[in-house]
Amino acid sequence: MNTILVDSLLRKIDPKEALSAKGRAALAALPIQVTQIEPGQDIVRDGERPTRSFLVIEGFICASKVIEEGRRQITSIYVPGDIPDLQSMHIEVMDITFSTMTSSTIGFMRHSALTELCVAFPDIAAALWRCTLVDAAIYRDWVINVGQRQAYTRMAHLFCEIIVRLRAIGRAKDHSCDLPMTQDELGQALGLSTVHVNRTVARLRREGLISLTKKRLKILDWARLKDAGEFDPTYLHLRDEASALS
Amino acid sequence: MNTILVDSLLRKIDPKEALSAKGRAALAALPIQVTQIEPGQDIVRDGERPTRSFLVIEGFICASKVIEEGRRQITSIYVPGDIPDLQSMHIEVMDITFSTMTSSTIGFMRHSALTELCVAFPDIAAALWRCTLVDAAIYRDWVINVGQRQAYTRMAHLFCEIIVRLRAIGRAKDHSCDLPMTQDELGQALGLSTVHVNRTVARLRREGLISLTKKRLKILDWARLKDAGEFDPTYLHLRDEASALS
DNA sequence: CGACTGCTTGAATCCCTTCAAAGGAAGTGG
DNA sequence: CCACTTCCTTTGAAGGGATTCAAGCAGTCG
Repeated sequence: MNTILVDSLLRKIDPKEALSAKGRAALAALPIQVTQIEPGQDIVRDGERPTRSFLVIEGFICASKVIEEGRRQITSIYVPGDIPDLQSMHIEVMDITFSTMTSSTIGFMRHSALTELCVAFPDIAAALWRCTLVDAAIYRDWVINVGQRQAYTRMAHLFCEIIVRLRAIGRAKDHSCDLPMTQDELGQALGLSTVHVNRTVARLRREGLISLTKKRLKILDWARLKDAGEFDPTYLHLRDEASALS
Repeated sequence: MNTILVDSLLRKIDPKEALSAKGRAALAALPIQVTQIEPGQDIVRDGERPTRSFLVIEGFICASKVIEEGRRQITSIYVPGDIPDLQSMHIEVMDITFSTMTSSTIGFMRHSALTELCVAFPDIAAALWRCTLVDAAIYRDWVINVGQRQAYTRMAHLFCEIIVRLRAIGRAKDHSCDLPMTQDELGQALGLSTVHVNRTVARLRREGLISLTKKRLKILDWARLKDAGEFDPTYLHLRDEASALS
């Protein structure tokens, strides 16, 4: 049951620094409280002081923050295998809210248990640390995306990131994947108005780069999309290039 | 000599989880290769695979990435006491470039030495990990800043962050601090054109919120600047509120 | 004192937002 | 099974914040 944690960590770290057998066993034995959460619910809120972190077992999660009256920025998206708020292990107060975008299965892990694991197994600590560093790299990339690129490029870039990350966890086939976001949410992630999201999606469709219907994203021309989005997957720090699209 | 590392770590972590005496001694004994670097030089470049991380002893450092032909986004700024590329301990390839903004004193630390420290002293590992998590929180905030706010608010927010962070390390007096960035660089950090940076600085000056001359930032009306920048310092996760401005 | 770099200002243009409204898809209840 | 609601998508039009182009100005350095 618990192998998803082991698997997702292994998938994320380099083979050469793979976990020891003992560490792997300890990880698998970690108590996880599995919960089903409805779409659109907050898992942990800005300002709270959680005593647990959570693993995404199923579903799409986003981190966001509300700015004065209504405006909201989504700072990142998490998919199965991710541990979005590992930061709360070491940072007391949440500065962001994690919410479900779809019906999700979440596994809560007590900080105390995680800390014990990290003390006993430095390689587990390193693996978890690495996860948070990759998250940080993704944040940085979002700063660049939102700060420098125009709507068309920006959106293409986001779509590239999503398909590559989903492919890395085996959730994309035939260049298509789930994308359970409304255009409003896309706008919140991209720093664009809903109206402009609509027009930009329309343009990507019209130019034959993607199709996007019923929360399903299909890449019709990967080479051109990658080009349009100025996408270089380095920042995702994926373990193997096998997950890279051709 | 080496106490700056100990001091800056202690300043950044909670007193309650303060380092053990042994850990502190080990930290102080860590070999650091101190180097002086000219302004505008790259310290580590996008694509490289460094074997050392570095501590900022003196000067201003920025992380940035160049997008197609000329356009550049600065994703964050680092000041004395920061360890900007701790990420390279666990992530092989750099996805960003670190450069000096001023003449700087940098202390290089070998990854191998740092890793040994982390294995031997889990509390040091935790402290360093925490540093990277705070960095990530700052990145997130920049996503929000660049994604949601308009130029005026965005710039006010950045100035708030800078003065608070500098105050936290004792480098701001009388509500004023160094700000060794050209308007061009401010634009690269804020995702704005130089021209618009100029107009926006002018407006902040005109309205009596700040003065900015000769690379020196002075806050003339903290309450209004904070307000204008929608600034809430939570995300900086500073240890004590003593460093907060009144 | 030129050359350079950074700051300032004006004017035209454009990308994107806001406002407004209509069309579609999905679910609920009578 | 069809009205009815609700949420999401789509399209039009007007306005604004920011960019780009361009040029003048100021401080600095060899």
